[in-house]
Amino acid sequence: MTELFKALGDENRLRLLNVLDQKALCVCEIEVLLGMSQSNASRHLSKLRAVGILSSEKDAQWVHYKISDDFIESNRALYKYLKEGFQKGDSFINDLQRLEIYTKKGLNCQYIANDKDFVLREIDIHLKKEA
Amino acid sequence: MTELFKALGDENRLRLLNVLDQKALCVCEIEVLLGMSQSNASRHLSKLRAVGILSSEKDAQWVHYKISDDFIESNRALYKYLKEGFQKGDSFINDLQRLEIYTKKGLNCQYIANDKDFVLREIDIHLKKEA
DNA sequence: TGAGTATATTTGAATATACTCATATAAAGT
DNA sequence: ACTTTATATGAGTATATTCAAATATACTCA
Repeated sequence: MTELFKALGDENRLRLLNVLDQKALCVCEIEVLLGMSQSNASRHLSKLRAVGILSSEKDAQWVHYKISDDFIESNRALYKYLKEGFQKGDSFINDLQRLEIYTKKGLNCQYIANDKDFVLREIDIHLKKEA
Repeated sequence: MTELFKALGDENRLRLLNVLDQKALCVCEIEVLLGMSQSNASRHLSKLRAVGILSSEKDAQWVHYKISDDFIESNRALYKYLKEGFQKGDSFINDLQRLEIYTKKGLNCQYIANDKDFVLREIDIHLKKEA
């Protein structure tokens, strides 16, 4: 239990879980959505996987991370608590907004590979319109 | 949420919560029950209080700590998860056993003040009989 | 008030954590 | 085979956390 809580006691890792709770994502997508460096994102994902909160699947050169079914099943109350908490924090809501735009515009890993900055701009343009 | 998880990400603090979930205790009792140094117990209790998990009440020179009603109310799912977890870890079960002996033998702060080693011996004697 | 006691805080050393930069690995496309 | 790309990892640094020992504070009782 201690290790689980330790893994959850980090703002960035909670942000990761928040978006991964919506859908599985690969490292490059998280980089773009949460504005984290590649190595930082990778490390946090590793840590969450190491304690069993995430599982990952390799798809060609990409690695998709998602919340582990096993984790959800074995930690129902905690998972529920997390979901409740995600609805409250501003940064969580913000991140989900970015994810929603990313998804609705049909963006994906391929776009990020071709032109990461383009994807970032696409998201930001949409956000400014709403503001 | 991050701060809560950080506070929970420590074996000693979870042990504190486990016993405090049974009944409010003062620092000297925790010292004896969990075998922690006074300063260490005090610091962990402070931290848990700082994030709102514990509340404390001063009774003469003693300070009694307990799990905050407000915390339980505002974090039902998390609290449930904690209670479930406490039933699994060996060290948690052990600590509760010591608390039970302490309580059943009618020991209290006064006994600890008079002769801390006596209280420690009383608990250990009982544990050895059971083994 | 002064002595004694319960709890809190400070300090310093040891360890752990998060981050960045640079590089390694592994798979894909040419 | 060579290059590019996605992810992982090692090294180094800055910061945070833990603990024990010493000291400070707050209370009680004589």
